[in-house]
Amino acid sequence: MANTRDADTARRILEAARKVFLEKGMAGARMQEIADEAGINKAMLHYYFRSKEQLFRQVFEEALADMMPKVHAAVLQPMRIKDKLKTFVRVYFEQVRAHPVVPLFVLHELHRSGASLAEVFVEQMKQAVPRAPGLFPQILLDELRAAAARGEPGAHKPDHLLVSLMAMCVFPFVARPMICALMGMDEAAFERFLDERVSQVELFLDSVFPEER
Amino acid sequence: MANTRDADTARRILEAARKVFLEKGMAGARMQEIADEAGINKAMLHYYFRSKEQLFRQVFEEALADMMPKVHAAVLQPMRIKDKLKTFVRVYFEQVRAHPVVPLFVLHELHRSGASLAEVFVEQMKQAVPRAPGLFPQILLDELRAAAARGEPGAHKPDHLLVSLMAMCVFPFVARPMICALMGMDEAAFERFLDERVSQVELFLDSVFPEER
DNA sequence: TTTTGGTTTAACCATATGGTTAGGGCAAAG
DNA sequence: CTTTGCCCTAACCATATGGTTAAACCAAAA
Repeated sequence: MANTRDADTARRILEAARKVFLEKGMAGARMQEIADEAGINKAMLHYYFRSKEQLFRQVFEEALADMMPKVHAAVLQPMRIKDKLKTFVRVYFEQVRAHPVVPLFVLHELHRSGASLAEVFVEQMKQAVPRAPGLFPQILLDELRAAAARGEPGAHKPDHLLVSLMAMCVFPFVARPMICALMGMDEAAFERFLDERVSQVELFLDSVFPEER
Repeated sequence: MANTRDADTARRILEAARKVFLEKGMAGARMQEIADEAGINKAMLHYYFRSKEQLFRQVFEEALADMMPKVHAAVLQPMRIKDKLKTFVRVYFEQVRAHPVVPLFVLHELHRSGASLAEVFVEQMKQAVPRAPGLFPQILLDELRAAAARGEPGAHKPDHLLVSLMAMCVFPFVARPMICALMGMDEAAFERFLDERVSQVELFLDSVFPEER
């Protein structure tokens, strides 16, 4: 049976496509390069995935599917909102660190494709954890609003707080070359910077949610 | 003299190129589209700017030159570090808001071009304010380190603090489609979100630099 | 052994794309 | 009025690119 060969080749293609698409984006990627990377003929790409667009979609979806489930699962665990946010930061950051080029890729493609990919994006988020009550931001926002009603995060508005947290986690990866250039970090220094990052973001959360006495 | 026509055409081209490059990136931009946008023949692009690469460079440099000088100037004014950071946030945010697609563009191209554009980037930063003592991050970092010696921003490390501030300012623009999709904002809601943003970031600074009594 | 049907390839195709060129146009200098 | 020199265009070129096709390959079924 050729089923294994079949599946294996498809996987090899996806692996190669992922590598190339993530690095160069849809517009910058070349089908030939993907084929070379996969060690096969260019025609195979079209045999398994009809078009560049379809192959790209698959890569885009898988990139999200690789990162989001753990994050989504993390925010479902029962905790105080402060601890939940810390967990979110830790899990989210580590997920991004494990796939450091995904965010810039996703953001760039989302920007380029106005809305059409956004649907795919949201759909992928929904499937991250099959029967969750909503997207992870909604879950966090709801709990934050409940906390806000108790006056918990001071004057910090829930949506801004959430965006700030995501920003603090993701930005270092999205802006890595800029940060290194601007702040004079080499690769090693940047890795050390990343090592400290989570605890520094948690510090922010500590100041936003001061320990009640 | 045709000098005015000359300069005018060059400007028209740059305007068009900026529009197209910022929207689609180097790889996604088409010379033909730029020519159409400028309402001229494709050959003119090569007459004024030798190649796509050169035209792109020019656009890239100008995009930075439009945004950074005011930011750089802002951090040179004598102030307490806390107020200086607030000023930085205000000016930086407003500059980015005035050119909302520049950051994602710059970050994507910086990522794509590994180091070669990074040099252009740093060079452009240096020229932002002719005889400043250093890049704006260095200035802020130095002052933050001095403040840290006085124990001022608590356990917050200067580099993380600075990255967090930049992240909080820039991320909303870089991640706009994602944020809107994830948090269910339409354009109007997002604009309102942006209106509140600076004050919310300042709140963060207030908690990091508690008012000394 | 032959047949069969999915897998893979080399060659090919149409078009898009960055770039070039020869010449026309036109304002200013002579 | 003619010449000069830059501005501009239409047409063209070579190559890259996404995609297709006909045939070869090859394991498993008959």
